[in-house]
Amino acid sequence: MSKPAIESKFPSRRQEASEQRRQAILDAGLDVFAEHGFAAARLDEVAERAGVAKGTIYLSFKDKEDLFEQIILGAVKPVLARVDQVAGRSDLPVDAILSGLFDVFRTQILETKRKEIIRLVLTEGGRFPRIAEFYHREVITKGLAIIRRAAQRAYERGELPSNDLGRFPHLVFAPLLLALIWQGLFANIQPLDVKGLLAAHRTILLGAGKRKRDKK
Amino acid sequence: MSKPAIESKFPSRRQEASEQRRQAILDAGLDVFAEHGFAAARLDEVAERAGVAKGTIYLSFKDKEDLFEQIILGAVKPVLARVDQVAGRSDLPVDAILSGLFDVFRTQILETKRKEIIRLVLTEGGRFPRIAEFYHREVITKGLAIIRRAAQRAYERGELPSNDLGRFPHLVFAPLLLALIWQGLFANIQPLDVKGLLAAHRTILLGAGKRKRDKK
Amino acid sequence: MSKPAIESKFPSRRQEASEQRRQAILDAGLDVFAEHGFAAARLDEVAERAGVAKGTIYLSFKDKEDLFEQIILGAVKPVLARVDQVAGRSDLPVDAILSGLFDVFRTQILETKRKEIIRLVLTEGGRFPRIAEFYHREVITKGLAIIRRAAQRAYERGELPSNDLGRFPHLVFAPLLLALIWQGLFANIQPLDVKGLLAAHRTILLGAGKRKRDKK
Amino acid sequence: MSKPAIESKFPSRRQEASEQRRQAILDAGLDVFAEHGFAAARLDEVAERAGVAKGTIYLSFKDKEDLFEQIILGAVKPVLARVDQVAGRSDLPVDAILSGLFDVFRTQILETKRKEIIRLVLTEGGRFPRIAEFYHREVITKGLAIIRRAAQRAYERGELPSNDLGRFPHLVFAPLLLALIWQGLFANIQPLDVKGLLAAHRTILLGAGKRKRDKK
DNA sequence: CATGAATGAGCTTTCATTCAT
DNA sequence: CATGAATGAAAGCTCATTCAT
Repeated sequence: MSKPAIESKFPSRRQEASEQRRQAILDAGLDVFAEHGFAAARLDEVAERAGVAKGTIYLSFKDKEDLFEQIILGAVKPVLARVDQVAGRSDLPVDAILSGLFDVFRTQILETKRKEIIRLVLTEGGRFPRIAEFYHREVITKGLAIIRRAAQRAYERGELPSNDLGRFPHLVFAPLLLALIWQGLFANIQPLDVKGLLAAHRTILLGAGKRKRDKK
Repeated sequence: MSKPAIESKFPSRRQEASEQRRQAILDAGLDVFAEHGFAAARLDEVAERAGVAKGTIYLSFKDKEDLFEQIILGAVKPVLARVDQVAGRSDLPVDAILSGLFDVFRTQILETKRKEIIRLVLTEGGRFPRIAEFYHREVITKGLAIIRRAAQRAYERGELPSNDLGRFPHLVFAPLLLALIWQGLFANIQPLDVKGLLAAHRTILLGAGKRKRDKK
Repeated sequence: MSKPAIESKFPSRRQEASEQRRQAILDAGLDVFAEHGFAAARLDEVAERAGVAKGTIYLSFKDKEDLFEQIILGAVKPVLARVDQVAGRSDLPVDAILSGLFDVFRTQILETKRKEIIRLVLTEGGRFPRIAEFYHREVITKGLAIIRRAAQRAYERGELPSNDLGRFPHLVFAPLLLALIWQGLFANIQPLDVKGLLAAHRTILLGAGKRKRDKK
Repeated sequence: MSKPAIESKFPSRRQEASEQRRQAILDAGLDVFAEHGFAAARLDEVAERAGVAKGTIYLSFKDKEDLFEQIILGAVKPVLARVDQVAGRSDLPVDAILSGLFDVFRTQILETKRKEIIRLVLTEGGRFPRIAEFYHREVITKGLAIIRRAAQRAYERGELPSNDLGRFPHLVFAPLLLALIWQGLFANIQPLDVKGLLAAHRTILLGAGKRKRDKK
């Protein structure tokens, strides 16, 4: 697996085609792994959906496990970019940060194929320490740090009633996780109003309920 | 044929042993399924850990899938009993209810083998509609209803700053779910202070931070 | 297997019951072996149909093969008796002998469960040399000898146009065999008029068509 | 996937080898099924005798049953061709037709591996309705029709003493069946003079015995 | 004796991986 | 490079046989 070291700026048509194949395999692989889980996924199906021969998979990936890890690890990069980007603008009010974060999560993850990546991390991560570690290091830690900083600043500014979020930024993400899992398990039985859920979550986090009650 | 004949109140030693074997298989099965997931779990290993022959499994269970479902569905019953029990005492203050709920979850689930059951529901439920449905109907719905009722009453009593929890009782459970998943994926990398997390969660839900804000 | 040597003239109720069990197993076994063939027959099914426990089979029979052989060999005895009986009256005219033989075959074998025995000899005999040998020695040889003697005498008396049947008494039985097999394979597709077939066969064997030819 | 693209008239070496493997499996399968019967035949043995790996069987055949049916059904085609060919020349005298038929049967079936096919139809056809139906439709019906027509014409020409064969052409085949079965069961105990048997059969069918007797 | 739960060898089938073309 | 036929280890499941009760 892994690509050749030397890469001319003008990749030959051959290299291009090869890279396209690799991508097709990664895409098809995500679908198949998401649908069946790691163990029950068949490389035959991956190859078929990618439009390549089964053997071709082994030109880019050492084995099934390698393919799986590449899919997960590779798919995280774009997410990272976005996370870092959000982190930079952490001088906004918490309310705006949360609002932005939740919107991004909803529209960019929950309503796209990307949610499968996270789902796979959740369902298979236990059996793939490398994936769990990578995910923790590159996504979780960074994400928590951003929230932590924002929460602390907000607390100091009086935007937040307590510093609980500074200590447990996890709490910000918990409902996102719940939404993701709910949609995976119970979407057909009882769909979840994710937007409403996250709005309520924001209200609660901000301790904003008081005003509403006072209105009464 | 057969000889139902006398079925004494005192099960024969034979029946007892048989029931013990069945239990051993269920126990071993939970371990193995939790460790490898449904597809990658080997019945050979289940049999070995249960101390029985492979064929013995098929005396009590139709096939691998049946064993899996029996493990999950069977394990839910005790949880249900507890849930129903808690439901009865919903006249307590929310604070107490939450406190009790979180303690039960932590000590009775998160710190026992039972957490594996839930983990399996999360990771395999997508591929086992029967399990997802059962779990939704018997656990999720009931659990949410209990919280919803309690939250509404609390809101009316002025114990809660808003009725967001009445509309989205899910939010109460989200951090529990997060804790469960965290422990499964990142326990070795960075343990989570679950007790602290849940305490903070409670504080936030109750809008208890307001005093601090009032200080200003 | 095999029964106890000492057998009081007044068998105890216990022995009686035991013998009944043995018979039930033999009967059920015939059904099951006829239905599925030796290899695909399950002793579980035999036990169930016989109304006994699986282990009980092993009290009377060494193993599956032994049970099978006992069924076949045992079932032949009554047939033998009848064959020997017919053999005695070989002074009848061929016509009568054939007529009797065919009727017996049709009513006593083809239209009863006994046909399954022969069918099993045909289908499994190749794999059970003991059965083939026994059957050849006790049934085939005797049957052929009877016909051979009768044919020869008939030929000498001028009842038969040639001594071909004396040399190949098999030819007398061939259509019986065909009928048996036909009914086993094609009964549902196109039933065979066995009676008509055997009547035509008799006519041909006796060279009885000649009159018609003479007419011309 | 797939690449039908260019399919030259000259099959690649690869395709050739593949077809050879398929044939080897069919051949080995016939041997093994003939030897043990369907249920007791082991695909391991088929693979070994065919000189391929076990999995290779599944490239050409869906499962054991499919392999079995392909062997039987496939082997019938050449026989059919021959049967149809004989049917065309039905203007020959019955004597010649019978003579030809019996010779073909003896040399092309009874003395070759082909006899195993028929044997398998007899022994397993009861459990494989598809095979029984196919065989009845493609072989039995056609074979009977040929004989029936020939017999009728012969009867009208005065070559046959009666029209019994026109009504029951089965009688022509019965001794062939008997010979086949005899060889399968008793060949080692008492070989059968098939040539003599069939000659005698022909004599009887033609009612030709008379002349012989008159000679005396 | 009779039972039937328990056993485990054995068989079919699948599928990740290899390699000749 | 790409292919996909071939491989064979591995896994689920069955069922003849045993043996404690």
